[in-house]
Amino acid sequence: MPQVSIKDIARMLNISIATVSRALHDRYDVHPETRKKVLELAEKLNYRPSSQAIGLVKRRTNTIGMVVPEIDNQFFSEIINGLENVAYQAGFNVMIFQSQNIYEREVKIIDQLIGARVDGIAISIASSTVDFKHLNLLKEMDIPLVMFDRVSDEVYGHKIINDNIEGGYLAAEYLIKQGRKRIAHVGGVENLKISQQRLHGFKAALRDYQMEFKEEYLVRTTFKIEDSFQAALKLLQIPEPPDAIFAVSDYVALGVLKAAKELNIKIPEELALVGFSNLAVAPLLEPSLTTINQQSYAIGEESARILLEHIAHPELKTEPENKIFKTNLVIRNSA
Amino acid sequence: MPQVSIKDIARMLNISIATVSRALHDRYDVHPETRKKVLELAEKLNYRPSSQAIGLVKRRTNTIGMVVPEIDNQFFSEIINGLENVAYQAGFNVMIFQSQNIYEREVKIIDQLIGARVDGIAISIASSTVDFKHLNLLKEMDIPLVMFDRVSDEVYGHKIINDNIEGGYLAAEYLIKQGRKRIAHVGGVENLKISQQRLHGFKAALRDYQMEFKEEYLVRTTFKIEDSFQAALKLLQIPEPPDAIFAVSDYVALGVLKAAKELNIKIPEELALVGFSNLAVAPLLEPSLTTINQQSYAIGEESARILLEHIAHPELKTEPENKIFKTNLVIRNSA
DNA sequence: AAAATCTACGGAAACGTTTACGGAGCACTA
DNA sequence: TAGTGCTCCGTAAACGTTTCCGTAGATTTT
Repeated sequence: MPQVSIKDIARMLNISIATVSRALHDRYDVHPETRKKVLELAEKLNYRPSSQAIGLVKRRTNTIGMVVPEIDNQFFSEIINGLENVAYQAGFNVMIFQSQNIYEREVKIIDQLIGARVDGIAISIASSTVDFKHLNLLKEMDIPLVMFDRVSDEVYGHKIINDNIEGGYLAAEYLIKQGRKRIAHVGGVENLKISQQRLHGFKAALRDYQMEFKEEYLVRTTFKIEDSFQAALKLLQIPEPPDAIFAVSDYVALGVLKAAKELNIKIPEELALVGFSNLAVAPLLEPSLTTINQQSYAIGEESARILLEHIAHPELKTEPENKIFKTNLVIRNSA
Repeated sequence: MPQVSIKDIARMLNISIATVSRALHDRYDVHPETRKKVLELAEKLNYRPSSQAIGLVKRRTNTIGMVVPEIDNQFFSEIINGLENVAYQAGFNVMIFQSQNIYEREVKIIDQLIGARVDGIAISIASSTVDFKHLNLLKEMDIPLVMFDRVSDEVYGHKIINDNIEGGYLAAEYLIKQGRKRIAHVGGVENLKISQQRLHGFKAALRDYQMEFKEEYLVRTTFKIEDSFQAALKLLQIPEPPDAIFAVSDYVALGVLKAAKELNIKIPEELALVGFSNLAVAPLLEPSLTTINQQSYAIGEESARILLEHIAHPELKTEPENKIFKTNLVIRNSA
């Protein structure tokens, strides 16, 4: 007997659906005997309430929608875990979607989340997104929005990020203090704020230490290992190759590492390398990767907390919140 | 104006909701003029149909529920990608949940998926699950179920797995042919079928090559790096330590690698190491990891295909399907 | 004995859709 | 002129819940 409803139970017991509903919710207004019969039958028939129907009448789904560029990226999956944990504890479900960094997908996902009537949305924006109508729409619809890591100033909503400027600064400063002279940066997609900020911190450190920033020491790549490998391959073969590289992320650093091996360049002797993220594999690489640590799990938790608070209290329409998490340098053997 | 409904549009245009619905669906029975007005107003008010309401009346959600033990595991995230891709192409959404290998969570998730009225469920069972009532319930409810990778014989449903026995055999055989004499296995959680099968293949190879299987060369661990590290640490310090290890997964191999480094054991000279999975970082490790390759993306695709087919044709209640994907050995420097 | 209170339940509206059915208005045919 | 056939639209039921309100009958209070 597939998919039993409250009506079926009412009919079988010769009572009204109202009574069944009350019995299932342990309300006062129902005789113990009746309640018992209802509960037993519900159990026996494997009754499961329809969240669709409940959502319709309650105008609440207790669900938050989450969209990340990609899931097979440890940074994002840790954020997901952080967010899920506090959401679950508050009795909320989390629906996870991947934009694959494709703008059109992101728009479609947002539409679906609105259609699903989620109570709030957490998003890390796709790298190809340059139009933000779909996100600003959420404000008009009174759907709380928090952006994490990949945020945009053009969107109205809460923002939780790492201190990318600080991270870029720390990385460059460390390389400078190690006595490196030709410091390069393998940067990320240009329109992403995290790329801009990490580069910004990088440049700031150079300036503070009276070092010149050279355009030929800046290359761009996606966050994929293979693309980074290709980019690094080129960078390491210019006439005067760098003796240090700050990679915009650990995945990019992995590509650089691969390129260095391919070209038989010794790390850290001939090339110092600093990444960004502190992936779980970072200490296991050879050489182990010096990198900027970012608090991914905490970002997820904080995103959830802010979202839940604004879901619970829609009345307090204060200004969007901004939270910046500190980064720190983890020194290992690659630099 | 938050959350506009079809009723609002009807009222504002002084027409019935039926007409609005037809207009939005491009049905024949509506005047072009009217349709135009409806579409324009819907656009202007950012109307998004409620998937809850639609699901209620259509008794279909076009959604498939997916539950994995954990998301921050490249193997599973690749399966997710494979499944999502074919699902999306068929116009289906995917809801992703993590059991965190906790039985109680798994049960709760299944209940929620039933409540959400998903059209089908794909699951990789939690390692702590030994009671399968919650999964067998799905058959009674006519909800198609496919299990991937971590399957159980006690559950009625389709099964998509890697040829774990073959994989275990290939790994052991290779180590034997390399002339290793004291071959150990760092195995996975005992009640998981993948653990059993990989061990089974491992033992079969030993038998075929007239080598004895020694109990002291078998240790168990979870699939977490840290636990594996501890287990390997012990294993490598017994009186007559192994000269080769077959790790039940690459994550476990990472732990072994860490332990070997800690104990200053040279790989592959003093210890040969073979993993299982072929993670993206495997070739980047030092030494690069010899491992068994498994077709994670294809498993995801196939799971989706089978699920979609049985959702589309509930009438063909044939026997559950079983699909086994071939594995192969990828030789690198760790063995 | 009448009035007031309690207990346990049912009726019905509402949430946002889809869709089967019927019907008004009009033009055309015989 | 009456009948036929379109075109376009509205009515209403249904999906599975929750919840407000009303009420019959039993029990207690005056």
